[in-house]
Amino acid sequence: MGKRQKILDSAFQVFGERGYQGTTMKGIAERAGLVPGTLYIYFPSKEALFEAAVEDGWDRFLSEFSRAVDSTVPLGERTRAALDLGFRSLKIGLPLLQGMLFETSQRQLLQNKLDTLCACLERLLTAGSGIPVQPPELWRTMIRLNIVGVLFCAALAPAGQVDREIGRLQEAVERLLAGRLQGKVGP
Amino acid sequence: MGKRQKILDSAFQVFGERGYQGTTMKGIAERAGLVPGTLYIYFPSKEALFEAAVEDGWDRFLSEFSRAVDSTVPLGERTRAALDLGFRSLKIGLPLLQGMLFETSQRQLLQNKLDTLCACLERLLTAGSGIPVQPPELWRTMIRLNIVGVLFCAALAPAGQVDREIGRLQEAVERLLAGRLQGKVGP
Amino acid sequence: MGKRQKILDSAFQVFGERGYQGTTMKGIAERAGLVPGTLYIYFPSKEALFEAAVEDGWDRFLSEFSRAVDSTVPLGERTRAALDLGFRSLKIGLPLLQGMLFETSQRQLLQNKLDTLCACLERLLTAGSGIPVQPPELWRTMIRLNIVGVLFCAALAPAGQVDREIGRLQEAVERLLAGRLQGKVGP
Amino acid sequence: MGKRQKILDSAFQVFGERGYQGTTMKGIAERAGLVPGTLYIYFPSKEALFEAAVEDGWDRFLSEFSRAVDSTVPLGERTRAALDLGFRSLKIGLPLLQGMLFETSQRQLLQNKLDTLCACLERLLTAGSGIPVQPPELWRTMIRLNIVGVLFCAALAPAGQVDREIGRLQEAVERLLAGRLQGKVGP
DNA sequence: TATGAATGAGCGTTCATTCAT
DNA sequence: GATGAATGAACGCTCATTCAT
Repeated sequence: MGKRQKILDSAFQVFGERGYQGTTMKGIAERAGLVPGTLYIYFPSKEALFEAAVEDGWDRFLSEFSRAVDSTVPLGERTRAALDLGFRSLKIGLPLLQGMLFETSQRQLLQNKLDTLCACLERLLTAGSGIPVQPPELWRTMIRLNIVGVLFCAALAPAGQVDREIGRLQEAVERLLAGRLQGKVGP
Repeated sequence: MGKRQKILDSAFQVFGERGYQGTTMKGIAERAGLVPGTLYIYFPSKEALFEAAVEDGWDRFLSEFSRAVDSTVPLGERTRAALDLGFRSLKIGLPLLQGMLFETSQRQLLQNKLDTLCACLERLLTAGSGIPVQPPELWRTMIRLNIVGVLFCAALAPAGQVDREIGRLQEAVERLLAGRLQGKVGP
Repeated sequence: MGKRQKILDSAFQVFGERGYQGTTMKGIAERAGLVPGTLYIYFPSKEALFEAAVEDGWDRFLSEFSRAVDSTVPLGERTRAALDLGFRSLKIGLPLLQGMLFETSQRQLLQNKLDTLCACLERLLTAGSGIPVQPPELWRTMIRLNIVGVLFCAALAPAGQVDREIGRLQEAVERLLAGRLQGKVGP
Repeated sequence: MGKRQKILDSAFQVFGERGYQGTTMKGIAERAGLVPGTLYIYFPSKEALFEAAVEDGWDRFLSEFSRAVDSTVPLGERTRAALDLGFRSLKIGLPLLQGMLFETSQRQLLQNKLDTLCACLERLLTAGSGIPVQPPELWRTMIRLNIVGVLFCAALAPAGQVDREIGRLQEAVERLLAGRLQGKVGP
């Protein structure tokens, strides 16, 4: 594996475990089997390394996700595919997500990525049936509430129970959508 | 006001504004009109001060909240009162909440408080009508998802729009409950 | 002695011995019997410490020197007094002068101090006899040439021969002035 | 051009622009279109490269200058030619001169070169008329004072005014010599 | 010969913590 | 109890130097 990617992977993990401020360049370097100075051959600063790690994981997901959302397969299938993709990616990307979610100083970066994800899901959930809750502002808030809820519930889950928690979250979301997509709200 | 409490209040504010790692003992001391050394008379370490500040704010809320939840007034009223209290407290306590939510190293502390809050809400929402979603585990997940979603949506809102965002979140939650509770809550 | 002054003195010496870039905060701290962190209690940065050391020595001299130049005693005596003061101060202040003269990054600071000194000497040498060399611009250049020559000759002298070199420089200058001022100065 | 010479030229420029401590091997290598490692094939260390660059420029000048000084043309002409050469070289060599003059750690090297230059000028100015100021030691000091004054005045001049300042310095020196040499030099 | 990646020592600076007063 | 001065470890980062290729 290229050394640059190895550094990104280490950064991905360590930022996830300790947050941005709690992470030291030494910590990342050690995880990658290097000395701190070497990181600066590939990235000009800690900030840049963090952002590269975030882009690396998050943008890969977002582009894949929006492809799934905007595909031409029937709505039901498309929804299921997008959800599957989302929760599968959540399992994989959880470490960095944690590093990113719990970091005041990087909140803007999170906001941007979150906004993109919300917009994707809005397109998906509004397709076909229009906006099911009025006013649209409230509908957007509901979507965001659930996305944020899912992400942070997963990120907060204790180490050993992450997969089970994500499973439960996925089921909860599917039940909710099952109601919504048949025109109903609630059970 | 006692000096200990004054320190706690400063810590509450400053941790909220800058996060745990971004906060310095000097910063807290200055806000309290003291010098850093003095903080160590009342708290043995930064960590301990943070935890004390969190307990101080969060426990005050939780005890009030559980009183509201476990009171003897009729269910509908009780629900409305609890929600009002919850969202009102959210507005007030947001600063520290932010300092606490976005801090990897303090995740366990957050978990504990969150569990207590979830348990309270479970008691409230299950009262009278039993568990409306099976299995109960899934029901708990749904509650947690919404609580976590509300807290982090509020915490992520840009500075100027916090109140409006909390308002929207409250309305979203009330609509959801209105469906669940057959019109007993919300307008 | 106040610790601030002790730090200034150490800085004065070490900057003189090694130049600005060659000097480390650790080096200054060690000379003062402290650890580097302590320097930051008294000075916010290396740059600030350097400037403070320069001001401390140079400004003290300049104010004393201009007092001598602008006093009301007869011209001959005044000139002799000013020269004596100048060369005496040169002996004392040589270390810092060296640190300051040989430092590209601090050239502006040097320019400013030098300009003030040149202006003083111009006032002195022009008093009474008017400008002896035309055009005045050329006269100024000559003054500056000699000042700069004296300072850097002294600063370049090998450690053990500084005093003798300064003595020779003083005599050279006095002879020069003796010619210019028609025998009123010098032996 | 040989690679060694290319490196020397780059070093000459960069040391001049940024001083010894402010110059990085990377900076020199880039200017020469190389990578830092390559420099170590030709020079064992930064220090050695600096010294080689100084020798290269300074010695070239000194040998040319002593040729002019020791030539067999009449004294007046010889003096004029030497001065012209000196001030012309000053314009060209100023960059490195600055890098060298303002560097505490390289003071010894400067001393050596300066001594050679002083000796040359002594030969020139003493030729024909003998030593005009007694004792000879004082005469030497005067020469040195003026050389050092000229070099550092030029080196200290603000970027845009270097040429004008050198012109003024040359005129000042010529006037001085005109006096000493009874009108044989200068306009 | 030339390279580019890697190193390690050291930089200026910060800050939680200690302690004599 | 309260202070302010002091500390020492650690931070992000730089760079002269080395070395396998």
